[in-house]
Amino acid sequence: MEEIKTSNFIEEIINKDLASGKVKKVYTRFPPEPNGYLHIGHAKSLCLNFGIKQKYDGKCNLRFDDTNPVKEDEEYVESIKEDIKWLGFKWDKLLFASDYFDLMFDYAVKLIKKGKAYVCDMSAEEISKNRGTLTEAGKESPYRNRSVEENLDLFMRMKNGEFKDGEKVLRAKIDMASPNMNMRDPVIYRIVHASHHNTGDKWCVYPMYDLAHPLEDAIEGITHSICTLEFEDHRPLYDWVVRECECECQPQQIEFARLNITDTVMSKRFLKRLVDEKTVEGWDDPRMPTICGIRRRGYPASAVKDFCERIGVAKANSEVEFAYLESIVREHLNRDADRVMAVTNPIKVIITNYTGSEVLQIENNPNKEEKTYRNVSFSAELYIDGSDFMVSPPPKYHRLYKGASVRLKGAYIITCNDVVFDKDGNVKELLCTYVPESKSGNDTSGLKVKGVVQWVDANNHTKVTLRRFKPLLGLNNGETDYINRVDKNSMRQETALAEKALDNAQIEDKFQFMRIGYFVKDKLSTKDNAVFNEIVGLKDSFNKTNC
RNA sequence: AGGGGUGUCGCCAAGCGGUAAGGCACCAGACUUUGACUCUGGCAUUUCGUAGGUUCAAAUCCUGCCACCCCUGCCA
Repeated sequence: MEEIKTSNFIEEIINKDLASGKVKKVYTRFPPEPNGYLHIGHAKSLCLNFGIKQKYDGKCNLRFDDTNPVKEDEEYVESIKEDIKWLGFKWDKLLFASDYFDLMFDYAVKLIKKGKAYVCDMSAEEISKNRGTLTEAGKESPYRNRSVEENLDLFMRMKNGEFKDGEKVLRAKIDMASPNMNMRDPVIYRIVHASHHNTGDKWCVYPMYDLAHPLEDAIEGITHSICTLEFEDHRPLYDWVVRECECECQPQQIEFARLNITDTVMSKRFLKRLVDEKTVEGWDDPRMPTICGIRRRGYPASAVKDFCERIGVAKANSEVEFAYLESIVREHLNRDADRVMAVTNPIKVIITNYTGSEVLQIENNPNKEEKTYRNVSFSAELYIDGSDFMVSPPPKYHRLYKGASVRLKGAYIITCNDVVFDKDGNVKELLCTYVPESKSGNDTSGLKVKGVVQWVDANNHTKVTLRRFKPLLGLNNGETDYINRVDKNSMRQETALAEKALDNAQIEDKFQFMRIGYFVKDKLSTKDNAVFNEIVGLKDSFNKTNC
C-alpha cells in the first residue's frame, strides 16, 4: 500500500490502519438525523466523510439515523438528499437506521442472554435521580439482577405493546459507579408508541443512539465512524456495544471539532424557529446558513467544499471568521462566474453625438482560457450607476463628473459635458459625447482614462429585482455562541431562560453591499440552479437594473 | 484530585527532538478597459497557555499549574 500524504489527524489514523493491515478498504458514512435541514456545519462532516472516500478510493454511505420517530420527518430526508447531490457527493448506499430495527432487536436479545442488559421498571425521573452526580457514584437499579428469562419475557412484552411509554426500558448493565456518566447503565431501548416515517406502526420499541449507532456502523462494515467532539465520552460505550454484541466488524469512532462561524447561528432549533415564526422565508432563505440557503445566495458548491477543506480538521474548538468563507466564495466566483453588467441606481446618459445603435460583444470572463462573449445592445441613451457619477467629486475620484471622461466598459470613452437637473434639483440626465475611435478592442484614440463604468442600454435591457443580503444570520450583540449554548441548555432545566434569550435575540437585517454580492432574484425558484448561475457575478456586475 | 478533551500570529492551521509552513485578515507599493482581479514586499527570534525539568538541541519528551470546551435526555 503506497503512502498517502495526510492532511489531518484522521487521515493519519487511516494511514496507520491501512499500513498495519487492520483495515483493507476505508468505509465511512454520513449519518444525519432527518429532523431538520442541513447547514454549512454539516457540509464539513460531509466533505470529511466523502472526501476520505474519494482520497482512499473507499466507500461512503448516506444513512439516515432515524431511531426517534417523534422527531423525524420525510420532508427532511428529501431535502438532505438534494443538498448532498448539489454539493456533488455520491453515496454508495442510501440507508435508514430503521432498516435495521429487526437486527438491532436481535442484538438487544443477545445482550440480555449474555447478562449484559436488563429491563428496568423505574421512571425516567427515578433513573435520573439514581444516576448519581459528576462526583458521586450512582445507585444500582433494584431491577438490575433480574434473571435472563424474566428479562427476555419482559423485553418481548415491551415489543408486543403490553406497556405504556416510559413504563419500562432496557438498560445496558455496565457500571453505576463509572466516572463516565454514559457508562452508568445507559438506557438502550425505550417504548415509544408512535408511527415511524419508515416502519410505520411495526414497532413500539426503539433503540437509543448509543446502541443503534455502533450497530449501524458494524452492520454496514464502516471502518471509521467520524463524529463530533461531544461524543468523545460515548466512545467507551460505542466500543462496549460492538464488543459485547460480538460484531464481526469492529468500527472505530473518531471525533473532530464541529464548525463554528462568527456571527452565525447553527442551532437547528433556532433556525427552525426562524422558519416557523416566518422571520425568514423558509429554510432556503438566502440569509440562512443552510445548504439550500447559501445555494440560493449564489455560493458555488465548489466554494463550499473548498472552504471545508481549507479550514482543516482538528480537535480544538474553533470559530472561523466569516471573512474566510467570503474570500473563498469570491475566489471561486471570480474564477468561474460569467460577468454581466448591472446598474442598481440608474442615471440616464445621453450621448449627443451618437446616432443609431449597435450590438457589442463583451467578454464573459477574462479569467477563462476559452473566451466567450455576450451581446450587449448599445445606443445613445444609456444608464449608468448612481455611484459612478458625482456632482462634486472628492479628490482622486476616477469616475464621472462634469468635464470628466470615463470608459463605458466594453464600449467607448465618453466625456460628460453637462448635467441636467429636475425641478427638485436631482440629477436627471447627463449629456455626454463619445469618442468614435475609442471602441473597446480597437481603440486608436490614444486616450487614457482612469475610470471604467458599467452601463446598460436604456431601451434594451433586462429588468430583475435584486435584493442584497447580509449573508448569514448575525445577532445584534454577536452573541451567537451564547444563543447556541442556551439553546442546548433549554432542553433541560433552563427552558424559560433560553426562550427569553431567543426572544431577545434580534435578527440583524442590515443589508450590506459586499465586494462580490450574493444577489437573489425575488420569488426565485429555489430548485432552479441555472438561475443562480445567471445572476451570480462580481461586484457591480449584475445583470441589470431595478429601475 | 469526578471523567473526557483542547491550548502555535486578530481568525483557521502545519509542525511528531534539530532551531516556527500556508491561507484569511491587515499594512505598504505596482499593475489594471470592473477603484475588482492580479502581482510585489511586510506581518510569531527574548516565540508555540504557563512554570520548571531532561537534552548539545524542545512547540515537539517529563512534571506541576492555569484557561477554555464536553458529560448527570427514556435526543442524536
